[in-house]
Amino acid sequence: MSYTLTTPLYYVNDRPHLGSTYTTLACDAIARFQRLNGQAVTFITGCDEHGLKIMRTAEAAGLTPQAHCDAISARYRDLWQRWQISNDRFIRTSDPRHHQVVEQFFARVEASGDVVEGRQQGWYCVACEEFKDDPHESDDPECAIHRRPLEWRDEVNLFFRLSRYQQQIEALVAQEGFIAPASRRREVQNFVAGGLKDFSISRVDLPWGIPVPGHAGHTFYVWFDALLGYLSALLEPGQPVELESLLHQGWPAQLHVIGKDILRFHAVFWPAMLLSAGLELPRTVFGHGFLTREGQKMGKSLGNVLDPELLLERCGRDAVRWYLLRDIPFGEDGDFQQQRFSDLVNNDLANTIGNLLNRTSSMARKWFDGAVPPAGAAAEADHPLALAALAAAERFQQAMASLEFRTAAESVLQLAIGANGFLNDNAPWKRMKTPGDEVRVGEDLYAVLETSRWVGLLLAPLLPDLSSRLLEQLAQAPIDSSSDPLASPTPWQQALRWGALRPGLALPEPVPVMQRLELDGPL
RNA sequence: GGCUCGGUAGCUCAGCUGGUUAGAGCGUGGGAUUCAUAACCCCAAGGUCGGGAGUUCAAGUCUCCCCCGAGCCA
Repeated sequence: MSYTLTTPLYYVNDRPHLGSTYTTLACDAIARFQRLNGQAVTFITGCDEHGLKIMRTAEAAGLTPQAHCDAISARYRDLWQRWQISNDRFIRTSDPRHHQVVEQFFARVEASGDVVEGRQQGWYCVACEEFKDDPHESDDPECAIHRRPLEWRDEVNLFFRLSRYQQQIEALVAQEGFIAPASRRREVQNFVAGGLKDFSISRVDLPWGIPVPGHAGHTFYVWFDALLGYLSALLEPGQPVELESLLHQGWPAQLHVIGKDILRFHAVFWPAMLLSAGLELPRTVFGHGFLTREGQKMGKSLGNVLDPELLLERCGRDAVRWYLLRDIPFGEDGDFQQQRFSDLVNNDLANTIGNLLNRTSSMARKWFDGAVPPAGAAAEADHPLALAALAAAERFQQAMASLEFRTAAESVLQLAIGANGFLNDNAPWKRMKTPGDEVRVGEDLYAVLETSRWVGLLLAPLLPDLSSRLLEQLAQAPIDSSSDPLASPTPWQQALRWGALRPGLALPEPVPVMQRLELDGPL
């Protein structure tokens, strides 16, 4: 089984921001989840590096475009490493092999008769890298999005005959599950129903781009080239570039995760291009929402941009991942609120989950020779916590499979809350004072330790670090998701068996697995 | 201006095809407890469900209009 998923290829106009970090973290959780369940995952991310905007940004910085792209893409790569993103590929559209892919792809599209010459006149926004086909006459029109002056262009470009795919795209877009979340579908459907128009796929006099074979002076339009990065990324290092072979190594993608603003490119233009080239279509395009900060849009002009590097340094991977995945319904817009961020991290992770293990491990060590107590009746599958754990795991699996991180996170949290309640109800610290109750105390502690193990296991895709630390405190090896993907059940699935925690196992000295977040001053 | 999505307790959100006193978590207040990371557990207050009109025996849940936010297209 093969599961390919992608983040967008981030435009290297500027350093990474929180939005791209959010997308990438979400994809990482999906990738890890799929691997744990035995899928051979190819998790793709990378950078989109061509276009006039990049050229000008580089110029302004006194760099060659290539030098600029090298610098920015290195920052992305480095940042993802520090976040421990488990991407399998990092593709740059300036990669020479990507050029070959684009050429081959274009040849196929051309052979299908889908490339025509056309004259394009109009106002162009460099920031959007798009013609604004607004007919209104104005002396100095500006882009509504970027509020920058538009530039007048009059050029002969190559066009992709999108209009030929009207019916196929209509059918595709109407398909259940192709566009997710479903609430985003109608917008695209209406757009398609309005009639698809051919779009230009080349620019003239734009040296920073991939030359169009057979059309001197033309380079490919950034979007045409960028989307193809998803294909280039699948090439093995050293493998000859041959599109056909990609069909056996990961294409079609199961999932493109993108921000809601670029849904159209992925759900309409991209599939049509693939149809033209005779390649299979991705299964799902998921458009997630945007992040605001304390109710306000983040932006340079407001000076309220949350820097992912700073966030990582000051708060750590687990905290940020938890907050973003646990509190924001994936797909909806979300608001980053610092108070809420630290409240949730401290409550959920430090107090509820971390402290649960800490208090239980302390008791077990104190009263049972520093080891996991005998399981006794707690090993039974109908123990209340066994049932709770199983239910949580089922909910978790289902939620993750449908990209509902919030529900998934909640199911784990509920399990930990239940175990805390169980401890309070049974009060082993009281029972321990009653002679003859030691056996019962051992069973209760075993049940909670075992529940903690499940919590650690379930957390693996969402919070890999915390997961390892939890398991370590239980003398368990961290979950290895890179092992044989074909094993069935996978090590993870095997570990999710009630009673697998071995009594008598020496417990390490308890250390808080999750530090409370004490943020003095705004981030 | 057009299209789409959203506007439910201080905050983040659940509320399926309309039907008893609108739910959860966080935050706040109180209680209990001591195994534990001033942690855990229990209880409580808090909402005329953006506004208005309509359909209906009955609307947060359907229809229309308006206001606010977000995205796309102009």
